[in-house]
Amino acid sequence: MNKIKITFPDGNTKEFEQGVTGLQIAESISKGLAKEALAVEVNGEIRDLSRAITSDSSIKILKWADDGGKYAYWHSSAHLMAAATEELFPGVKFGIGPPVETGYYYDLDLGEHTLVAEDLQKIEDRMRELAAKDDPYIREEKPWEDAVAYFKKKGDQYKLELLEELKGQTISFYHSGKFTDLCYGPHIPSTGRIKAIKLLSVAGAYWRGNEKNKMLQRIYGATFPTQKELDEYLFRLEEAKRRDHRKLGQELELFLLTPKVGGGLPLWLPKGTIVRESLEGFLKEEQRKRGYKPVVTPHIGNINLYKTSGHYPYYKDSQFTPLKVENEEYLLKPMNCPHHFQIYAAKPHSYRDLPIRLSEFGTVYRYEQSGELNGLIRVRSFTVDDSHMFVRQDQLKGELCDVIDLIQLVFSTLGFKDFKTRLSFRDPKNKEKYGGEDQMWEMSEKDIKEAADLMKLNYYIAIGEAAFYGPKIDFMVRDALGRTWQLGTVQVDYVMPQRFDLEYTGADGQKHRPVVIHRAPFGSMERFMGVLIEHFAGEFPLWLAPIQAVVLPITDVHLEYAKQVFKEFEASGVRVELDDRNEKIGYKIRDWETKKVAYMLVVGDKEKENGTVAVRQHKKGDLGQIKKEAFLAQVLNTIKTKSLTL
RNA sequence: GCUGAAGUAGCUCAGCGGUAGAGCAGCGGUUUCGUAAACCGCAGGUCGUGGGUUCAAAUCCCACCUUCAGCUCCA
Repeated sequence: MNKIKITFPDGNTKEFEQGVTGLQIAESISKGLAKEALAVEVNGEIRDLSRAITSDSSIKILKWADDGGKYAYWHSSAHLMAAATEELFPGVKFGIGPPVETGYYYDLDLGEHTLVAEDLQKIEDRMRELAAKDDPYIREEKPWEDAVAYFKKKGDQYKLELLEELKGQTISFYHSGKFTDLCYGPHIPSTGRIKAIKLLSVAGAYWRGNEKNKMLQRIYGATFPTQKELDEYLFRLEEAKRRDHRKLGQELELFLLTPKVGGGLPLWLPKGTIVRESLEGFLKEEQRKRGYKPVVTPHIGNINLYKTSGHYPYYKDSQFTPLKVENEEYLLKPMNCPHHFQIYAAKPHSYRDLPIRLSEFGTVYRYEQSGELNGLIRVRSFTVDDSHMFVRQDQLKGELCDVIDLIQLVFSTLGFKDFKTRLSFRDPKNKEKYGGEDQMWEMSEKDIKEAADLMKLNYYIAIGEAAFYGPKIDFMVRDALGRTWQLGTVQVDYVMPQRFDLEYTGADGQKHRPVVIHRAPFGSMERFMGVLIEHFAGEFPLWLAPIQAVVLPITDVHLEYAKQVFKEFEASGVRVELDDRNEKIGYKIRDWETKKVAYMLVVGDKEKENGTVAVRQHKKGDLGQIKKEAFLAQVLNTIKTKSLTL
């Protein structure tokens, strides 16, 4: 028997018989490891522990703690769920059933039957029974024709459709108990590893993600090796709901969404407006320092603007119906750029004037499908912290870097660390979706990539995510429920300057075309606020907090001193309130604590006598007496420095 | 837009064929109090909208609207 060399993650190597399995290797290391092992990574590919390794390889035994281990675990869980479903609903047809970030799903065609909560419970119970049997997951390879014959007999058109794309290849199947599925794998050793099971939800999902196809029923599930981990996961889900910006927005009176105004048309309440305007003020000041020129433009514009820009033909479906006025048609503006281009085009420009950076918090209107609306995160009316920068080709990269720097400043000021940077390029296979010449695209994608490298962005490239007029750098963040959203964006545009015939006169006396950078650090004030509320769980840093401090007199006797403290803070620009209600101090504290107010200044006899305030900090409690002037100075400093901590 | 679930007082929710309920919030009074809920009282609802079944509908049926989850879409 030949020997092969196995290299472990720590660099150590060891010889094994050719055909050794991952499980045997794990067993040779320790019993504990073999018991915990779920799959094995062989030269970067995740495989079943039971598959033979036939040549020299680098391997890593995957446990629950490894992403690859979870992947296999949830993949196998999807099979377990399918197995349980097939026993309860004979004749069910299966779409796809992959693992996802936390858990797995399977798409099912149950014919006329619609799954209800009781069905999920039954499936879940059956999954537990099947898991208890501890059936091994067994891989089997078949010729393509045999695979087709199998599913023809079973009458599963979905699997047959999938097989069409694998024509001529050897097809792998996995068996567990009585259940058999077409599957690449890999899988964990046996169903018994799946200990804690919870089916979360059922929802519709189009077959192959195409809305023209039949809608299947998708069951989402979670499984874990221990009940404790499942409980923790479910607890985290509940916690996330507490952070939900829609809930906090209502509780903290930040904004209002009412069908009386319309879906996706948020109303900003006084407290929410303070937060929003604080963000705007911050960015306006940074932009002023960087040579941006503020402009203001109307909310509608002649439709010809958008025909020129190309928005109208490309995005007709996501715009509100045009308004007819005196034989002209107007559009609620879906973007600010055409307006800004008119400002640029209104007078001739010299190469010396460039770059010109026009900026506006411009509100735009987009028709989003009703099912897409989501709190502040997906709306029909939103304000873009927009800027259009008209630059010479030789200035482009430098400007891109400056913009990235500004976005990084915005994100770091707010403590956003968990974001991803995406370079959104066009899909060369789908050119009709985009405007402009190939050469422009190649140039701008190169510029974007070089700027991203220069600024040391940790990015990934997404093909097909570009705007129709150019590639983008998008800054992606997650909401409380783990969904990813695009916030800030930087876009390079060679297309629209051409469409609008924008020019400047160069040093050579000739006309030249500027390049436009579209950029928005927040992206949309609405979406950003939504994410921000969840990011801080409603506990804003002091500079953003709608109420920064509240003065709480113990009794009426202390009201006069309380007023004095209140007025001193107010005069210094602190957003302070005075709670002169006839209530016990405990009641007031509870009340303001639930409103997540940072500082409560309790004043009674002692404070009045000493010229102090008894500071109570949100979630932390009594900090004791502090001289009122000293505390005011501290508060002002915390605000001024935009500190993330109190 | 599609599939499913849900809409009862400002908020959280109970009631699920027999004249609309609670707690909190609000208002009036009593209480003047030291770090997360004092006490008494008052007021508040075309039970999402419209239609139907029934002697009788918040409750059963149908349609629509809105919200939520997922899908699709997202300049």
